[in-house]
Amino acid sequence: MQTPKPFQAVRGSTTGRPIMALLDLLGRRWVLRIVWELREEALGFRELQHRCDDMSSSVLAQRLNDCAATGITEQVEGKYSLTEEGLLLLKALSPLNEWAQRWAGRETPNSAS
Amino acid sequence: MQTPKPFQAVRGSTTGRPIMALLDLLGRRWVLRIVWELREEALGFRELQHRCDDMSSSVLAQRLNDCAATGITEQVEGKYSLTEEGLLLLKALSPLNEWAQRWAGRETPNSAS
DNA sequence: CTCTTTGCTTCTAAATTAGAAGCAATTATA
DNA sequence: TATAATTGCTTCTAATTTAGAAGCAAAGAG
Repeated sequence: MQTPKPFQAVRGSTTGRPIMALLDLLGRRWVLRIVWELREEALGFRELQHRCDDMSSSVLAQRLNDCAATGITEQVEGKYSLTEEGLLLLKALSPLNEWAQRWAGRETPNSAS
Repeated sequence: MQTPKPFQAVRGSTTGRPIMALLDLLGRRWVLRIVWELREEALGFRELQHRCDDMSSSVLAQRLNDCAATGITEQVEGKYSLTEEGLLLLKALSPLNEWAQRWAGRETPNSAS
């Protein structure tokens, strides 16, 4: 599977608009989660895999390639971490967390029987 | 495929943290795109499909179910549109668009031969 | 009334993701 | 220093998702 890049056609869009490339990348399973799990500290492969509920190692390897190719993660002393770019993406993602909290607030955990 | 909800286990996470449910939902192909395409106006099924580069109708139907079940889209007079909740999600997503622009700015469209 | 268009559903093929297994290269541990 | 983990992947196969074609009932247009 090809890694999406701005100004190129991506899965589901031939226009090359950067947002489309991003939507393609983020729409791949685990990408959002990986960025999220790297939010506080750099992690090794196996540790990262663990934090992502033991996701499949084959897919993790692929996703780390995608993320590296698009410049949002990098390896520092063997560990995976967010790049400057990746940190900015994380920041751009933070309103999502707030949204999720509010969204969750619509009903309490055990409101339904 | 089950629709993710806060306070429930979702694909890839058993903790029930709302953000996980959201990451699961948004990590499904086309969900981000659908929200994006509904940003300005309500659209009918076939029109929406068109805006999403003629994505598969079977998948569109599934995704619209997911989105409706989580309360981010609804049907108004036959057309699909974002709910209040969905509009807030869209707003939460907007930093992503800015990020994508910047990200794209790293290299100009035809900088590579 | 016909003729389109629309909103899906169903079915099969293609692509993606999951999961087990394994292995070479570190990194403990004894 | 010899031995036993642990780590960072890769490869292979099975399961799940997504794609795409086909079609059909209902609504709208002419």
